Amino acid sequence: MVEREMSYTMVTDESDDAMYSSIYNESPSAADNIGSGCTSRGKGSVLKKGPWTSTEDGILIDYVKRHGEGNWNTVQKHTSLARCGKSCRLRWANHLRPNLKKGAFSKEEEQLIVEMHARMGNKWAQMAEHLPGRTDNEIKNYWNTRIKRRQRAGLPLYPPGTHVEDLHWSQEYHPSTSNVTDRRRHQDILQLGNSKANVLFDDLTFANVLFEDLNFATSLLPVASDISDMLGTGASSYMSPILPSHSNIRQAFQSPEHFQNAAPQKNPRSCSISDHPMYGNNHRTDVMIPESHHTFTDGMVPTSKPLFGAVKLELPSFQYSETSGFDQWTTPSTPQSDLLDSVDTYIQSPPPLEIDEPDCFSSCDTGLLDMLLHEAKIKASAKHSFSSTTCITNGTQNVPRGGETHIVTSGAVVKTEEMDEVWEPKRADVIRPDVLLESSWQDQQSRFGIVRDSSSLSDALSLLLGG
DNA sequence: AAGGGGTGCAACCGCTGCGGG
DNA sequence: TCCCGCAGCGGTTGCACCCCT
Repeated sequence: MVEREMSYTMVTDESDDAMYSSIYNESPSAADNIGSGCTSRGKGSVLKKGPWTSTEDGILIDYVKRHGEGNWNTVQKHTSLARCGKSCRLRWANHLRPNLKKGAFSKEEEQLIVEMHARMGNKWAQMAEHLPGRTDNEIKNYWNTRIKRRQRAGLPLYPPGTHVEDLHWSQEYHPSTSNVTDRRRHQDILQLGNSKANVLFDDLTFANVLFEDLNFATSLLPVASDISDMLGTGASSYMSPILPSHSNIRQAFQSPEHFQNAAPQKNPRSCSISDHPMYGNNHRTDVMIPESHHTFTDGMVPTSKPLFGAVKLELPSFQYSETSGFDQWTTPSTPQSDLLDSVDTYIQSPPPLEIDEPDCFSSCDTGLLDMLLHEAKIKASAKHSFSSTTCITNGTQNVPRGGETHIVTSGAVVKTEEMDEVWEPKRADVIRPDVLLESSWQDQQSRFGIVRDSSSLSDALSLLLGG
């Protein structure tokens, strides 16, 4: 112990000796935290690990004032701070840099995090860019805590009615409802065969997966496998972001059969991002995260993979990037607005036919926890009224529907083979992504044109809607 | 009051990408 | 082209605090 502390004092700095002389005496745990994480350089000192002391903070702040950020490995050289560059950078970024916002996340921040996570997955650093004063570490911790909470509560990862601004399906494939030509163009695109689709989507890696080969069953296996993994592990939330929202789906969810015991209220699952103070009104998005489904109750999230629906896309040049998109959200009247608005006209999802009630955010207004509690209540009451029939086979999700098997791949429903099994629409089917997609698309005049068997789709839809 | 479990946060670790030599 | 160092990112861990029994 003493030797270790002595080794610290051997680290000298021509300008900061006086200031630093007390560092290591100040930290009783320092000696216990001498570690191997960062390799020491230069002065033969042993790098310290563990909690930072105020004196160390002062040293680092002073260093940054003098030399600016960056060159973190030189901190150890220019000061007596026995911390590796990594540690310094982290300490500065997470605790010392100016304008850091401390304390609990606000409701707006919470909501934004949810939306962003639905959109981009575990891209904490990117999220942090859109939350001024917040660090990626903070956001990550918050999210992990939230996951645990929701897991315990048996709730899906995303609150009910979360509207995601521009998940790739809505962003890339949803035409503007106000532009029939564009709509048709999207339909044409999605109905295209292999070659044209490749040309049109050649910048979209995910679309490439979808259309690179019309032998979907083969080319989409990895994707489908992911889906089945998600479903198999109950990771419903992973599916959620890919789902185009539609009022019909919402209505189906809220049929008395499903929520007969739920407390009466207006569309309790509708939370629109457009209501978010940080979003512009132009950014109503209609990608709804379906609320909890008991077949996908758990909020388990593979840690290292982004959400399926948040697959990072290589956006075409005419589209704004993720960053710019969020800039747009947070600063709706930026100079880019005009451009972005015009882009929106092309890429934004159609506005909901059923407008969210003004108080749709009411449940959100009380914070996420309240939302979760509310959702748990509803879920508890509705849980017994439906059953699961999800069929997962060999890495692909084969959805028996009207005697056909459809491989569901993030929105593309591909008929592959005949099946004898008769599909009965149960609740679990209703909330299945494929069904949701189909119902949504069909209702919107097949504008997306992916589903190829419209007759069976109609049947399913009519059953779905109780027809 | 004590202890055991849960929770949240800070920090570390390992990997990856990038740029310079 | 390869290697090396650096910065950054995301996942994981450790620990202090809190709450409940």
